[in-house]
Amino acid sequence: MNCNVVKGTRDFLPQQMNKRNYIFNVIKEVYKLHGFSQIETPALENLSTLMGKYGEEGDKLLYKVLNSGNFLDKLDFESEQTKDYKKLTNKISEKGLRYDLTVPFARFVVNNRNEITLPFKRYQIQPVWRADRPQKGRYREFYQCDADIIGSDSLLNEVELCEMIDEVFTRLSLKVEIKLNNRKILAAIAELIQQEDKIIDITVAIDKLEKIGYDKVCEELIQRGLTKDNLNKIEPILKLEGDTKSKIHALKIFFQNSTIGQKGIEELEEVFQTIESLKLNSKVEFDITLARGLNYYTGAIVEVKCVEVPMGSLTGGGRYDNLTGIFGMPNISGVGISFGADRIYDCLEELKRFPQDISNTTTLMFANFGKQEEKQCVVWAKELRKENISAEVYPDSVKLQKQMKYANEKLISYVALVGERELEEGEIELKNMITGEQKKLNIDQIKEMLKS
RNA sequence: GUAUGCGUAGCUCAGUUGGUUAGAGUAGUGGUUUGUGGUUCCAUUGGUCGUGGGUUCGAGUCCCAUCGCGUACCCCA
Repeated sequence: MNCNVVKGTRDFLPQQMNKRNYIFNVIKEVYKLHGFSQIETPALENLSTLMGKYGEEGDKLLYKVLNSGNFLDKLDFESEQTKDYKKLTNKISEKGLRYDLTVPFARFVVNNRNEITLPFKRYQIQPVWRADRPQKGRYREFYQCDADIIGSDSLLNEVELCEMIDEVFTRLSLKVEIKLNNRKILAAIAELIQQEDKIIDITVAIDKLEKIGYDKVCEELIQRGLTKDNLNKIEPILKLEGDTKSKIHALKIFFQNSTIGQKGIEELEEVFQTIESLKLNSKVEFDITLARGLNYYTGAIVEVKCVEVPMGSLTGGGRYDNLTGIFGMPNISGVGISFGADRIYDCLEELKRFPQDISNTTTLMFANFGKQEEKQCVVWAKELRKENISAEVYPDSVKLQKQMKYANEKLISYVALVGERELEEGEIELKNMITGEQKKLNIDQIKEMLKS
């Protein structure tokens, strides 16, 4: 019997759950502080909702769920449709596991348009699934923690999201760098060389600028169908140096004849100006090479890198102008971010930066000395719980050594020893498991002591 | 989809140019201690060496296949 978990998925032990919940709670607190409300959506969505939103590569990575019942019934095995696996897939699978939380959210907004008021600020913390090859910081099932504002064009939203990113990583004591760009600037680049249809190829290639260098990026761009002439035209953009202000200034001149380029730069400039007044802890900078693969972004794009650990991006996001349009609700713009909780976990773990006091366990355990004693312990345990003190009674009357070991492993703070003697006196021998001290107390004294 | 590394006890791993009955630490169990853990000492359970085939007098070790896992690409949180 094979009892492994599926590749790229994990079991979470109690101690790991404590750490994970610590991350989720920090994120939740910040979201709530900014007035976002929580929603959830189903793990399963119709494939028609998911397909075509993430690019060609994304479609491949969707987990598809086989139709129930005898899905062969309606198939015509002579037709071409059953010989091409992609076409066959469409015939036998109509549902899939969600790939992210943004697309289901857009569907949610359209579906529940009468229940919500725009602008709508929601947060959502749920797992998503991708049929990827797992590796460091990459899983097939992982949690995204999304916050989105839909139904507002204001760039204040972009600013607020950056502020939230900064707040979350400050609270987690992780040093990060926030990188901003704008899809409109990338579109202007494509426009400049009249290769508008190659915008994805261009962005994907220049995304690697830092990683593989200018020459290799050029090689890749040529492979993707650009000409030498094209490359000469965009070279000055890719080789832009200096701080954010000077880069923006240079681009302003460069794109003076491009409407979309001007728009992108204006947006970027406004966001940066407002962010500056907030005095964030994290470095926020303009990065022209930041592309982000997801197809639906149209305006600002943002990505967060940990400066202390080599790891893929910890957070990503951007503005999408027409995601709800696909579901029949046009002209509504949204902007959002998503924290990758699992990658943040890996970073904190590698840096040993989880706080010490996040274990969440029983406060007091009654050791079990036998039938007579356990009856009294059960009653006392209930009294403690009434005071909101977590308590448990060890279920078996086994060697005390084993019981103590259990309490120790579980990091239980107090063990109550109630044997024949204590039962007669109506008192409890209370052992502090950290200091090792022992005291005789009655139940009311214990309540008082542990209440705070 | 491409490349590459690794599968030996529940877990972490040793195992020599192929050589007798495959080891250690840790966890588990029992005792030392019939009322005291983290931290004593002793004993003890546990493995078809991922699976199948081949080479050989002989394979955990070499070869082939297959399955599983990891890492780096592509792409992405």
